[in-house]
Amino acid sequence: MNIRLPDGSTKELADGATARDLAGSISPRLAKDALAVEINGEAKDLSEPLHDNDSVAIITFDSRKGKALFWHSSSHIMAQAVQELFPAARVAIGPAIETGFYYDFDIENPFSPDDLQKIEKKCYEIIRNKYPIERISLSRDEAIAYYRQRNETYKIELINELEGRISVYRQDGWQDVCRGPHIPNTGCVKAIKLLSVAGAYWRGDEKNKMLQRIYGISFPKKSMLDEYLRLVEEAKKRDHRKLGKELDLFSFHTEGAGFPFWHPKGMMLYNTILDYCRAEHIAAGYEEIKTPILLDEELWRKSGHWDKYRDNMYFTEIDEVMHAVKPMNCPGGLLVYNSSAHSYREFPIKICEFGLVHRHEKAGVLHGLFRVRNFTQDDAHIFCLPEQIEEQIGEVISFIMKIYRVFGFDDYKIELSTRPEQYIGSIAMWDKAENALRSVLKQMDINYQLNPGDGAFYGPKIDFHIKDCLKRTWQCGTVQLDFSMPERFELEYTAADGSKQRPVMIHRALLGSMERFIGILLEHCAGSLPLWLSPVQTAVVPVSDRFAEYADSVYRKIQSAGIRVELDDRSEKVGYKIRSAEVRKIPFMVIVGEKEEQSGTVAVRIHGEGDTGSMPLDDFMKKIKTDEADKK
RNA sequence: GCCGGGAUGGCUCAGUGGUAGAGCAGCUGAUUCGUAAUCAGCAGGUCGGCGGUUCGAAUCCGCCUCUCGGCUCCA
Repeated sequence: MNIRLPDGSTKELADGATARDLAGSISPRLAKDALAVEINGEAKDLSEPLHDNDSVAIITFDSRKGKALFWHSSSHIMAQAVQELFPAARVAIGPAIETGFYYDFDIENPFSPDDLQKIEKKCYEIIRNKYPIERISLSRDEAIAYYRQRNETYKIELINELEGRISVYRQDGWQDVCRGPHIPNTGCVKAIKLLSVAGAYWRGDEKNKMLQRIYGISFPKKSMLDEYLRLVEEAKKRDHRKLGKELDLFSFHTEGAGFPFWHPKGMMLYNTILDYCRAEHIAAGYEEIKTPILLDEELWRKSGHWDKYRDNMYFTEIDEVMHAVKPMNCPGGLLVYNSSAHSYREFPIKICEFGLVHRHEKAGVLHGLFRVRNFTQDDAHIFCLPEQIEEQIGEVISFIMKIYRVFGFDDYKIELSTRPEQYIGSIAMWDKAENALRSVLKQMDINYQLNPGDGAFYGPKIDFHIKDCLKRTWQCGTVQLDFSMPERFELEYTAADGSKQRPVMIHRALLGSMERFIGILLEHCAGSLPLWLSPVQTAVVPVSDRFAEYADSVYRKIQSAGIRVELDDRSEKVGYKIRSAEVRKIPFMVIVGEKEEQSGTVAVRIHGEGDTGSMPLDDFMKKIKTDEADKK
């Protein structure tokens, strides 16, 4: 028979040959690396017999599919190990995830780190024995009987949702319900590491029982595990919480969980970003406002926030009237709009506010600057005519992309979120709004992912998600269309014919939360901020105390040029002071000694690069000012 | 909020029932040095908080706070 390969060639094989035979006939290497196959687009086991004219692709660990099935098989190995060591543990589900796998168990006592080690050891035993992994097809009754006998209630629940015959995969007498395919034997896994234990609700539902989840990772080569663990270490070094402490940018305190304290250097960074954003907004035709943090609860009832989000809001009483701490800026912005009469000639009205909002996040979800209880949004509200919607949204999308580029973020994804279950306004309004957003994205030729039901309660939205170094994505920019707030707050304008009409409102943020954005930025650049954002841009380092006077004059000149500079006049060796500036990730150092003093120059050292030679002080300052203006 | 780990000087961490430790940072002195750590000395902690067990608790137990990893949530 003839088999078609992905490169377009064909391979002749004897009748009855399996996918494994095909891999072997191509190369011994492939025979070794093959994990499964794709036959006519369908993933199958290597033992699958082939038929004449089949299109076949061998799946190895190198592909996404290969990794997924490899990790899924690894989760089976781990589950077997767990059940051998803890026979009372019942198995739930154990899928592959983006990197690695997990398996959920229902067990009386949660696993300890010691247990994890024991389980890992058992995994290696299973791996060493190279047990073949076989697919077995059972009738539903057989499958249910098997699991009933073992009291595996979660499996029975899963089987009850499946149709037709049930396939199970068996290794060394242990089996699990699974569609497959799986690796041919447990020996394909050469390295496995169990990473952590965590509680997880059955089927992800808070109302269900909490199970014990073990996360793990595995590879077909030991060296790949070492490399993975090295990367994890690298990522830990980039953790913005660690960097925030090391660079003395911000801190958190018991006295206010989730409320960041900004230190002088952090504030410098914060304000540099804020100043830049403010200038860009003004240049883009926005006007800035500031609205109060505490407002009458009545306002929040009117806006609909109280109904939906009161559990996440803070309240306080003022003169016997309940007030809420603002969780969003829009109601304040609406009051400003309504403080005067508007004409259609004014549109679009673009009002921005760097608004400090407070949200009561649940205790367990706080996470450095990524998830805090108070933060500043680079918020804005655009009031416009219905026919200006698409143009305005397009403008905002371009604005967001421009700003991200300046901060060095090229990796982000865009999502369109539509009407959620809890919503305000009419379905007709929602349809209109969703169509407007779709149309803009199409016009701008933007790839996006659709998130049905994920919109804000007052309107659909387009979100920008930035990817950080741990490959987590964080929602930053957002553009939300809103026909509801204008209705609720009875916004009006006078149309050309003198009639009163209702404007459309667009809510939008570019960076989203300043705090979260700074966290992402820190991880992105591993703490080595570009010159224009660095809290300290230059350190002046005299070679010894003998040059203290010259160093001081250099320091003063640089400082009066408006460059953020520090003088390290400690009686230490140059090497010590250089190291000290390097670990603080200061982008430029100027080293001054006898030569420099005599020639009025400075020796310039660049962070991470080293000595770059001497130049006149004026040239150095000019370079810094140019780089800063270029946002380098 | 739920499950599990953790909390010891400014930072990183050692210390399993018997008088609180190290390195770094800080301070003092010496050194005056050419591109990632000079030497010596000093000072600094109610061992997260409260309660309990014990002759005796950083250590064992309970509750609380914060924190870490997840789950759920994230307008």
